[in-house]
Amino acid sequence: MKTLKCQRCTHRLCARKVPMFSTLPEDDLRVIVQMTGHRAYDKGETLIHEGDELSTLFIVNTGKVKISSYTADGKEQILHFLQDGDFFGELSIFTPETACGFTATAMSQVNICTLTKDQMDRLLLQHPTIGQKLLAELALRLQKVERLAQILATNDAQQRLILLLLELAHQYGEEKDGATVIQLPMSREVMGNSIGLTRETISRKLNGLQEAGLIEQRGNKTIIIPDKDALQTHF
Amino acid sequence: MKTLKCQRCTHRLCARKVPMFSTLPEDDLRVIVQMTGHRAYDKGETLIHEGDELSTLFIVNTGKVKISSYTADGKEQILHFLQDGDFFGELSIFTPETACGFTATAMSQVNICTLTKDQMDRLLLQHPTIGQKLLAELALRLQKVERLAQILATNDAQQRLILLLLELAHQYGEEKDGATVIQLPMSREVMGNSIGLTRETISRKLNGLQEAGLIEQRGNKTIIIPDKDALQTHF
DNA sequence: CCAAAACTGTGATTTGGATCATATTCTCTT
DNA sequence: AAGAGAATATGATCCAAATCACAGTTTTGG
Repeated sequence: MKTLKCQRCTHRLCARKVPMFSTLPEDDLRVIVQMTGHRAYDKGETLIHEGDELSTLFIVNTGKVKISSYTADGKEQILHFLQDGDFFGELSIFTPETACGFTATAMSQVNICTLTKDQMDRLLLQHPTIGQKLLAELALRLQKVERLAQILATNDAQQRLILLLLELAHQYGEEKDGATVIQLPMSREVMGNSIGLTRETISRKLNGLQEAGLIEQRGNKTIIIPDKDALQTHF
Repeated sequence: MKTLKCQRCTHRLCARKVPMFSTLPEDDLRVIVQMTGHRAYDKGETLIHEGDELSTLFIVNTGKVKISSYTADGKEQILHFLQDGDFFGELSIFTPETACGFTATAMSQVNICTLTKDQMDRLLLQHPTIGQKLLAELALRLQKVERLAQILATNDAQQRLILLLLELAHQYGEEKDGATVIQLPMSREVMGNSIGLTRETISRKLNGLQEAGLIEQRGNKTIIIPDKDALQTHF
């Protein structure tokens, strides 16, 4: 890890990109920006290891970060993909110190702002509305992981894949003439790791869905869903 | 659902049992108690159905509540067990109204306190420390579900079961002469539904662990773990 | 206290996805 | 544009857990 100054942000703008800070007045932003620390990582670097002690909130300023954990048999389970404005490490600053339960990896050049527990406590008392935003965000993320748990509990590969496709459509999809075009930001293997399947199974099942006319694969990185409802109901 | 007055609580004590309110002074508690609504449910009743609209926080005053969702193939996936002082429905009051993503079922006689979004917002602005407690609780729950997702991603029944046993030991276990005695509050089937296995597999794998000397079953509702570490490392 | 209902154990069979082994296609570099 | 390395497709085989069937056991309520 290099401990550089946050490069892209001039220390005037970076906090504004973070949703939970975005609606605060200029003055508050300045206070926060002065509190935060800044770090930069290269693609592939590990920001934090499962098991490490942690008492800092990491806020992604630029770049992509992968949050994952490793199952007992060594397989990677991807929990989240985070981008500009997302954050992680919240457990460590809201509760007494605990070991970190996940690994965070930079998927690209990443700039990070950091906030310690003390700083955050001060912030919350001074600005209760920040707390509300944080609560909303955590509640949303909880819902997302609960949905993931539901997907993983489904012991049917095709259904898991359909649910993943619908989620990807929601996140990365673009509507074009009624169809949804997904530009995949990940490989088959990463898709598999997101829903507990192997890359081979992803391949096969995608072909199955294509033969059934429910999706169309254009090259390796584009998937077209002609009719989301058809896909959804096709369980 | 019967809409009774909360029976066990005299409207002086009930809010004190809720961790996020527990440290507030008497006066504040009285304010909160006047805000909250109260409901009672019988064992087996459904408090809320997956898909229903919801805009209320439910706080469990007495009794046990099961939070689960149903996979596309109709299997139940248990997400949480909640008891006195726990809460659910937080998404609905921290974010714009969304459909409820889970089903809540009373596992016993249950008394519930309710709080609407407006009431909660007022509360948060008046008592920022409540926000901190809520954040801690949500962060903790998020961590728990992330661990569940990790368990479900492990495609090995025995490992899943071991992780469940360790969790149950942590939650319900009692230490006795170095061993951990777990009084199971659930059936084999419910155990299965918690970790995506069938009751038959739970039976067989428990017997397997017993033969390996890692656990001892005493009747159907007691499991003894002589050596937690041995169990933990026995992957 | 007894019968009914719910829960649990266990064998036989089936099966879906993992795994292994190549072949093929894509993508990036220079 | 060509060649190397990465990513993907696909067939063959294997295996762990689901499913099915039924017997035995425990719990519950009247």
